[in-house]
Amino acid sequence: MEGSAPRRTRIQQEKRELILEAALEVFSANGFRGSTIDQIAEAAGMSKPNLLYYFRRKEDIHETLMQRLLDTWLAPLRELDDIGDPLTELRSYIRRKLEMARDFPRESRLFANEILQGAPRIKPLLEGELKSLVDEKAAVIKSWMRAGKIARTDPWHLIFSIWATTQHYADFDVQVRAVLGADRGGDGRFEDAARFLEQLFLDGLKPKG
Amino acid sequence: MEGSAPRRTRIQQEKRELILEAALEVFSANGFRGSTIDQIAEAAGMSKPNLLYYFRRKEDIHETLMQRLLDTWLAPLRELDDIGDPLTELRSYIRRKLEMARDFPRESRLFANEILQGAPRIKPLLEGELKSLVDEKAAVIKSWMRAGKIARTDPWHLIFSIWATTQHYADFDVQVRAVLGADRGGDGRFEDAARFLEQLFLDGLKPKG
DNA sequence: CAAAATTTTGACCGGTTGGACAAACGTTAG
DNA sequence: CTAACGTTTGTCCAACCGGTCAAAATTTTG
Repeated sequence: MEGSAPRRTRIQQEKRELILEAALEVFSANGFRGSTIDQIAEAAGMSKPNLLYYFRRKEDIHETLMQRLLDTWLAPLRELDDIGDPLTELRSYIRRKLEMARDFPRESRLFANEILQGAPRIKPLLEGELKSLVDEKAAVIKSWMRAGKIARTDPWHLIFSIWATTQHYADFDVQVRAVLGADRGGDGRFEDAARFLEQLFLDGLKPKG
Repeated sequence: MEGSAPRRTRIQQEKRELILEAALEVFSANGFRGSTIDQIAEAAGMSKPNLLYYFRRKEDIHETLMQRLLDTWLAPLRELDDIGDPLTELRSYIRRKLEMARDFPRESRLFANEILQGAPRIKPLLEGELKSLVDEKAAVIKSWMRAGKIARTDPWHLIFSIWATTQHYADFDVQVRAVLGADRGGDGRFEDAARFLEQLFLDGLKPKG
């Protein structure tokens, strides 16, 4: 059983939010070990001891961030539903994930950083909550395949490929922009990506017979 | 003009290789700032000052690693050639990239780490050498499209999607294995991935009419 | 072998970092 | 007003980290 959430004053609520926002900025740019409490404190506009009054350890900030983000991050997958046309459902899942890469790149990078380093802090979550969710949705996708609504493939790897292609635009943003160059690397790149991914996932690369 | 490579004794050659191998292990697991010279020295079986005799600064090790790896890493793309059937060429490019994710996951993670943090050390390379190579190959792919050999899409985003889906199996390996579970997360996962990716890139998800 | 050159090591240093602590400051309720 | 409580800060510390240095050990060369 979890301990109940500690009572917090108004100031505590606000300052904790301020710190978490600053920490997201710093952690996502430098990784956990690459970030210092001083950097976070400065980004939050307060002194280091003051920050440590709200979060007693650096790890506590990271952990709190992580827990909150996981929910937001998996929301699009949770919404993937059995009602409605399968291809439409998948298309809008891809679109939503791409929008998240565009609108929440820091969150994406924070997770990428954590996973890259072996997910030392959230491995249990991956093996538990995440696996269950993916298994559940894989079952839904499988039923679509059995019904002949989409082509038969591996649902798990399908989900991986959606994650990979969409999050790429947040995690590898520097590379994407460098390769596209000044003219094509502007704001329009997400629309180009959306068009491309839709075509890829629906039709593949074979020329239309 | 570059300075010519310094003369090196046999011991220097060997020890430098030993250090680079150890550094690859440590850097890819912890990132640049998350790794210490002591860790690398221990992994290489020598003392810190001894290591610093061969590489005078931590950054020098990282830089040397990076330069060497970039060539290996881009080799499959360089091989993408105009001769031969376009769909076959693309299929074997995807297969080669996936093999690299399987056989050189540390190299993949080292790059991912660097890019994630904004590529502070290799941005010029991305904007120069990498962009040129991708532009060149994009032109090849475009000619295939004009010839009606593959469907018309954005060649740049096509390349991104191949990078993203294949490297995912190295960079997000922990997550992949956690989600697949003990039974399906074994060695066979790369063959499953290969099968899935081939189908995705060739045919997409629409059920066969 | 012996001198010269190379390699290895222990000790050390200055700067940084996560975190502790007590004192000072501000706020709120009686 | 004032006592209690919540907030903020300056100061300090021990551990860590990148890197230096001189001396010792080893290898190479004549």
